[in-house]
Amino acid sequence: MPELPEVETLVRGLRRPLVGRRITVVRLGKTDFMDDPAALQRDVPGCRIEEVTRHGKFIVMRLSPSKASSAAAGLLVHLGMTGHLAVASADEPIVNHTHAFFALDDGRELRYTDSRRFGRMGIFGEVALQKVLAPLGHDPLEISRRDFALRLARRRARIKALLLDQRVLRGVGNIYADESLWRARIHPARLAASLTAKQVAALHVAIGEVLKQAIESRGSSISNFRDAQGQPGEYQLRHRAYGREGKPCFRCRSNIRRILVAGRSSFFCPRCQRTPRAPGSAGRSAKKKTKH
DNA sequence: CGTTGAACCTGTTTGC
DNA sequence: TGCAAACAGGTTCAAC
Repeated sequence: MPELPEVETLVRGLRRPLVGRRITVVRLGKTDFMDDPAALQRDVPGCRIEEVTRHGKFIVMRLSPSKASSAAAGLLVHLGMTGHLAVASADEPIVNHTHAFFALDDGRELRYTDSRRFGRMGIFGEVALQKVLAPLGHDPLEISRRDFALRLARRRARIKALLLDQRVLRGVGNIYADESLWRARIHPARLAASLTAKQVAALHVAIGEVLKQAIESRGSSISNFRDAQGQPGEYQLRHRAYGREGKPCFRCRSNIRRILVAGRSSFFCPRCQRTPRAPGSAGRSAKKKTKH
């Protein structure tokens, strides 16, 4: 569920109940997806939550040190595929697969739920925090057209693979990659270096618009994404490509198709998003580079 | 550099 | 109806 718009929606909803609160007790369930569960239990109690922000698909909770010696700087949470955070009264029933409880000084508690445990959670000092976040690429909502073009220039990977690569752009996942490519009328398997300047510009605009609209709709709820208040998002109602295999394209009525690109289901319109040259065919047609 | 497939773990949907 | 296979919004790693 969680790509940039879903994480942003969750973060916005968590700020009010969390910022300024002090964490009093940490209780953990299964910990095999956590970086250092012992440190979490040891260093987090006593800290106050100063800030809740999003960095790509990561949620960063800045903590004030509980003691002078504490190196705790930030609680990092990645939702993986099925992670979720919610603030609940301590007496609310505990939903299945809840693996972390952070009791707050107002009697409520922050709970982390994740059935598949593909998520990630850990308490990090400043240096360790940067080590995790620094490799990530630009925020897709802030990158300039020029920088975007530079990130794609001369890359021979498929455009979809690059959009999903968090070192290139941070926050785009499978849904929004497909939606953006549909908008820009670019086939997911096109090699990035083969895109025209016009196409790169169109894709840059498409990504920004799709993500902004998705945030306005409070994300996509395909099966189970919920915001901090437990409400589903509505952007799934506006999907134009993702999940629409066999259904008519909103522009040309051709049937949306599904193929595998970069190992992921990729939905596109075979008419609006033209198939690239078969791998190896065109570039090699002028073969015989015997002469130079 | 790039691609592919598998792995991590559980739940849900699809197909026979 | 029942059971097995396929599939799922993410990331990482080995092998080629």
